[in-house]
Amino acid sequence: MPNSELSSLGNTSHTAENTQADNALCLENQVCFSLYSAANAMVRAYRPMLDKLDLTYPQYLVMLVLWQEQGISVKTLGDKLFLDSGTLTPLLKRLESKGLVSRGRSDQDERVRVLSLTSAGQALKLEASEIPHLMRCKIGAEIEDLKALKSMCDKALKQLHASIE
Amino acid sequence: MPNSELSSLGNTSHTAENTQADNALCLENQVCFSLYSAANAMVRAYRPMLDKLDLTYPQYLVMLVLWQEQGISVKTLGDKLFLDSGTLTPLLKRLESKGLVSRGRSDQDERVRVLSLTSAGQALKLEASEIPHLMRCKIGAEIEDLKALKSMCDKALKQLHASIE
DNA sequence: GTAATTTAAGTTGTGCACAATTTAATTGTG
DNA sequence: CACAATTAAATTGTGCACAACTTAAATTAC
Repeated sequence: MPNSELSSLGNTSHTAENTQADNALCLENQVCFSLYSAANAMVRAYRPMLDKLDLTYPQYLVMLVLWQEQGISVKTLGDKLFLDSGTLTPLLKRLESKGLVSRGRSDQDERVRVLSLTSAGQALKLEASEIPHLMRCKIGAEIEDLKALKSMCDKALKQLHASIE
Repeated sequence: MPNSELSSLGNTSHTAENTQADNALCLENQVCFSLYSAANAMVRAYRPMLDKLDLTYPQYLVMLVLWQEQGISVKTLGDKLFLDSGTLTPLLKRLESKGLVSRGRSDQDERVRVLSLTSAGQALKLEASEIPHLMRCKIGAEIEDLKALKSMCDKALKQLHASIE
């Protein structure tokens, strides 16, 4: 029998009929389901820490970018976070109404928003500084494992983006 | 300098002040962001295939479970998918209104829903059978890499669940 | 220089995820 | 038996993600 294994990771031996498709359609063999569940669990794990800052996880990601670099556009932010204006516009409005972010306009190009932090937004960085450490304790993995996980996620993401073309 | 590296994966050398926290709060070093982005991209990649079956990715997951085992409760389904009734009840109603799933009641316990497939729901399995193969092509990774990715996601998920206790 | 095209951001609508709460049925305890 | 506690599912409300579309400004082509 040629190894025409599908996207499942189960073994190819089978005793009943149609087991190949059964294997492929089996929840236990779904890489994507593991990815999806781990991502959900990760967001859940962040929640109690982020609640103290009154941030959601996607809002925290936006703050991470802005703590690093201000004056960027919604487009640039979206390119960094792989999110579109449909997601970011309302999110940024929420951050603005919390007094963390200001949404200016570019002088050169009236279409683009220029995103920057208020002093409160800037100050929040200090309160957030312990989160990465706390989170790493929650995941409780070796740094090498985390590096490997990150690099495989990045690789998968790159491939999936390429497959759209 | 002791290596008190935070959950970032960046190197520990720094030239400016406060670089340790900067490193930890840097988007490029966030394992969780990679996980989150990869999971989003994965769901996006499934969409064109699942559109043909008129299913969303979470609906597809429910169908995967029911193709494997019917007569289970919402609770059991939720335990398998790591989702709660707040997510599953409306999702199952949608699957019911599409004529794929029936939501009966247990005779022994009037509280529990007994989930089963209609003939249309059962038949959809055949149409879905090519999806795992197509998806693996999209991710385009070696099977060993996928196995590693899956096992690390499962490990992270387990840890994150444990850290709630 | 004006019309066609492109681009940035915003809007609308759908479907998750999940916290918090509610409802109703079952189980446990005195 | 009664009544407290537990459990299963549903409900409500918030905030993503994203597709599809709209609006308006900038760019390009002629």
